Amino acid sequence: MLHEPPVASMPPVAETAMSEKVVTRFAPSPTGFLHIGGARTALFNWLFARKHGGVMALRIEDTDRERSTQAAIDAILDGLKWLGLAWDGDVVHQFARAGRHAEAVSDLIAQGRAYRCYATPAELDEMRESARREGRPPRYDGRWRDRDSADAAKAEAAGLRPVIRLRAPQEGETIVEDRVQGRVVFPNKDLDDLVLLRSDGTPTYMLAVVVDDHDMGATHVIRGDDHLTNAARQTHIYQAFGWETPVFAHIPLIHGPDGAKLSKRHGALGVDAYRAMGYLPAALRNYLVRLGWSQGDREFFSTQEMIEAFDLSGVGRSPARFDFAKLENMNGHYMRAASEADLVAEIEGALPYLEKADAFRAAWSPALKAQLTAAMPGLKERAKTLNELIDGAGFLVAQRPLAMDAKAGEILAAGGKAHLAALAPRLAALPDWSAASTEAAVRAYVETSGAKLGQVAQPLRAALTGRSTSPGIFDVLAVLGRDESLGRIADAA
RNA sequence: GCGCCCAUCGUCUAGCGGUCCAGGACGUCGCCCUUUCACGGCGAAAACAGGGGUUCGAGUCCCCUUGGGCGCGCCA
Repeated sequence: MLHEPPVASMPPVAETAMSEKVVTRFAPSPTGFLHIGGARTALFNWLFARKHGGVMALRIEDTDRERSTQAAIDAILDGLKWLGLAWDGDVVHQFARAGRHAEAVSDLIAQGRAYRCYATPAELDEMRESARREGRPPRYDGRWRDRDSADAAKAEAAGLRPVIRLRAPQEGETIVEDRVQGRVVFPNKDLDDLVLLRSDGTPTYMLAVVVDDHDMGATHVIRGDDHLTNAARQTHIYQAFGWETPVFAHIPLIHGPDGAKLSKRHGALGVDAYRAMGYLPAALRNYLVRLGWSQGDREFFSTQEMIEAFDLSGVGRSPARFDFAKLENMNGHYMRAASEADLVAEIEGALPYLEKADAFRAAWSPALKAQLTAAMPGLKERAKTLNELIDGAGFLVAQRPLAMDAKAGEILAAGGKAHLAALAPRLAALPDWSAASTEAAVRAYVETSGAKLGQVAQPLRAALTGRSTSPGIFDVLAVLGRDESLGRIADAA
């Protein structure tokens, strides 16, 4: 997929005609997990590519050897897969292309569009320091921009290894035509001669991004708006190479609930955390797409509808805050709309990751799955996440004698036991055991005893589930079966 | 400090000069349904940051202020 153009004569870029195939790319740096902002960026790229019949490439920006880890790469890949955002083609590892990056730069040097700079880190610090002191923007002052070779030789002799800097335009302005931000103008005097190659010869991010996006044929660069200024700098690099820039679309960042930058304390968890919390990928996608993008009042989109509806013009320019309450609500909608079988399958798939699912992991079996499926209609109405679902289904795997929570204990203590004792023989005498037959028996008892239904149903619930809340009690009776139900009632009575 | 971006209910947003005394969703509150809790139904409170313009008319266009955010690395 990556072609390696000859270094000497850079081939002219294919014209980005309207008919050209759309190529988007998601380019995370593997210095951490895939956080929620990155996930949304990936989603937008994926949706855009799918909508236009194009492809989304995945590139790992691992040119920072110090901070890149394989664990992070695995987490990113895993996160994308879980979210259902499949990339096209092979994963591109940026560092593997360092040779190509360096070659491209030597071409720029030959053309006088880049130059060697021997300024030391200490000099650079001093430069920034004095600039700050004098109230000037902290920028490279271009001191090696036009030095003669004698100075360079002297520096070489002193053992200094140069970085390669871009000879950027110093006057005029650079315009980024952004599909989300509109036309953004940057005065060139505010953009300095950025480093292309480090003194050890490795490429910087700025250079690598441009060369890779070009070589990969990226037609659309959709990324967080923290890169907006970078787009101007990268435009300079594109110009130096004589390449056409891709279409830029800088989407606003996602903020935490307090409006501040998303931090780990807020919602900047890895997507694996959302899986552990029991969210459905489809629900997370739906929530994420509505964060910063909208199409009128519409809230719910199936994946296919999302692909059809998505467009860059619907992306807003103001940052959005992450709101767990809404995500939860949306997840609840997805769960209630899902079939019983699908939900059991979702649980099964998420079982290794779900919090507090130990009892289910241990007891998982075809029989339990059958029980879960049977109980699911009543369960899914009451849960907003898979974890809540598991929690609500806890009575299925609870061992006799059941532990009673505080409220359940109170219900039993406040006269509940007497009702259970009176009810037990009536239930035991039932010829067949079903929700309907147990309900009839309970209602008959209520009739004769003069109690309210709730006065009997609640103790039953406590005895059968150990809690004060559960799905409809007759469904619980049916799912648990005669022996287990009678046993639990006897335990509690 | 300099540059850039942003600003409608608590939150996500609709609104692309008049049909907006601003609509939807989440959340909140109330009522109904009801064996619990949910779900569901009905209803309520809740916003155009402030100030100048432009215009017959501004949430919608322009400017300023204020408040957020991002960037200014031999990080990405």
